[in-house]
Amino acid sequence: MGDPHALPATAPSRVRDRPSWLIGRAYARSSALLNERFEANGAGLRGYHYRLLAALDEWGRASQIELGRSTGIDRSDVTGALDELDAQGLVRRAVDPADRRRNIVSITAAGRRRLAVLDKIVAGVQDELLAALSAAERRQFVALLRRVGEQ
Amino acid sequence: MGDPHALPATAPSRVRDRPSWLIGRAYARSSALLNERFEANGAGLRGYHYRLLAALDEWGRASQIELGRSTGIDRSDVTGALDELDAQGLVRRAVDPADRRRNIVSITAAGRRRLAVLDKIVAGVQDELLAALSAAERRQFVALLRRVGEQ
DNA sequence: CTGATGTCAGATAAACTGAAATAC
DNA sequence: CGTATTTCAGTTCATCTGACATCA
Repeated sequence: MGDPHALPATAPSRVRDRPSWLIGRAYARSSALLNERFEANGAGLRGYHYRLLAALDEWGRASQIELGRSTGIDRSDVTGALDELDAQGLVRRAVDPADRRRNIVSITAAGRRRLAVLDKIVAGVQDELLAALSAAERRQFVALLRRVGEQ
Repeated sequence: MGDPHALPATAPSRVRDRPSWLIGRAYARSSALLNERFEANGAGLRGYHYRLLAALDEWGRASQIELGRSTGIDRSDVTGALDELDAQGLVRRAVDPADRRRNIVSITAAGRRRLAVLDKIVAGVQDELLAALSAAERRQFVALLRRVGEQ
């Protein structure tokens, strides 16, 4: 305001017109929305927990290393997130009798109920995130993103 | 490999089909490429430094608070990044005589030369990032991203 | 022996928070 | 006085590293 030296609040054009920058902006919006909604209605759970519960619900029991691979979470972080889910009774861990290095992790009934809540939160965020796009544009956007993301 | 319990290495569908997840993947790829290339050829500079140099090159001298606003970097982080640029002689700081709270920051000739190098790095990354898309698709992608990013 | 699995402690990078010093 | 700018110290969150014990 009234500042004669004021620079525009937008990034320099060579930065803001680049895909990397735009992807970063979209990512920041997505993360902010997700964090906000999880904070408000997620009962202490976050992205890691959601991904783990979703993998378990969709694929049944799994070892922690498999969970790590399928969710993209480092195996050491899988341990911690499962601890938290375990403490809330949302998953169960049991040593695999066929290979006693492994834990067989499974989702509980309470876990499925909680996952349903998280699913609604996440779906709502997607809607808000893409509010500016028509249905056709959303499909296009997703298709393009997929191709960019899978190196 | 021969593991009978092996889960697919892909995320559960309810996760991997969501825009939030896909944006995250694209962001991870973009960040990895940028970090790798900066690491290899950036002579110790990173995204923050690039953004600051670009803003200064494009808009001339500016105060730190203006730089923060136009680059999206927190004012406290602007201080640190400018320290590093200053130490390499890429920017200059001088107290604003008209308002002695402010620093007037400007880019040096060496700063412009370095920025040209960084610009090439960043441009190369964009090309690699969008390698899977045609020119028309890239334009489409950028246009959609822009609308999603500007809430 | 090697290699895989789970666990732990700690590092990292980007972003943010709170408070102080200074100047308007 | 209240407010703006810079600086400092410290925190957060997701991610990653390295080491270790256990077991195949």
